[in-house]
Amino acid sequence: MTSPRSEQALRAILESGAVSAAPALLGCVLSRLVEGTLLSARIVETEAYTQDDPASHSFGRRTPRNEPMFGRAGTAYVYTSYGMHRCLNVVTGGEGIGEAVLVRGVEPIEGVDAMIAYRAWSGRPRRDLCNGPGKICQAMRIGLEWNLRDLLTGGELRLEPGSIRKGESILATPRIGITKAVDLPRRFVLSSDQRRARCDS
DNA sequence: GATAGGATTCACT
DNA sequence: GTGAATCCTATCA
Repeated sequence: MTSPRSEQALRAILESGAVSAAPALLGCVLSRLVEGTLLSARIVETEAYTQDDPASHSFGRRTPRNEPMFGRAGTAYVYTSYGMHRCLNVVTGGEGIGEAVLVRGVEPIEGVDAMIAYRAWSGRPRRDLCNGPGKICQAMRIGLEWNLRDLLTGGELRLEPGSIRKGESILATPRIGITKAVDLPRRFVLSSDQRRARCDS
């Protein structure tokens, strides 16, 4: 598994499909410019959702809600979960194919203080700041207005190429928080000696 | 038009 | 470990 080193390479990997793109996105950087403050974070946890997956929003028919998943690879799909949380997905596969990669966990790089403020968060270990899809959107101020935007062509929210470091490895585990197809190993976490990712099945 | 359920998070015990 | 908060979407009558 090689990590993308350019925007073109990143787009190509996303177009190759969710299952191969999800592990490749580990180590890539999500950057967000909000009110002049740069927030950036390294992706350390993803989940792949494909059209033939009962747990995916795109399973079955194409609806107004899951329409973004059928768009161009690199498009953002933001949806509301449990009425109050927002979750960010990166659309993968070709146009007309309902696939996406859910960004479940990131490691803050820049703008940590701002993220803490946006999360209205205090105390607790720092690793808890962005270790959930809802937390990422809250910390980086990503709302439904980002739905359908292209994440690779710049702007105030973008996905940038990155790589995994020496000593880091990719773990594939079953997904969490879902009720269908729970046994498919489509959750990918970046593991290192320094960071022990939680691998609750 | 009504209703059930969900790719979550957090406070509380 | 358990349960509440909260609202959008799909589905059905």
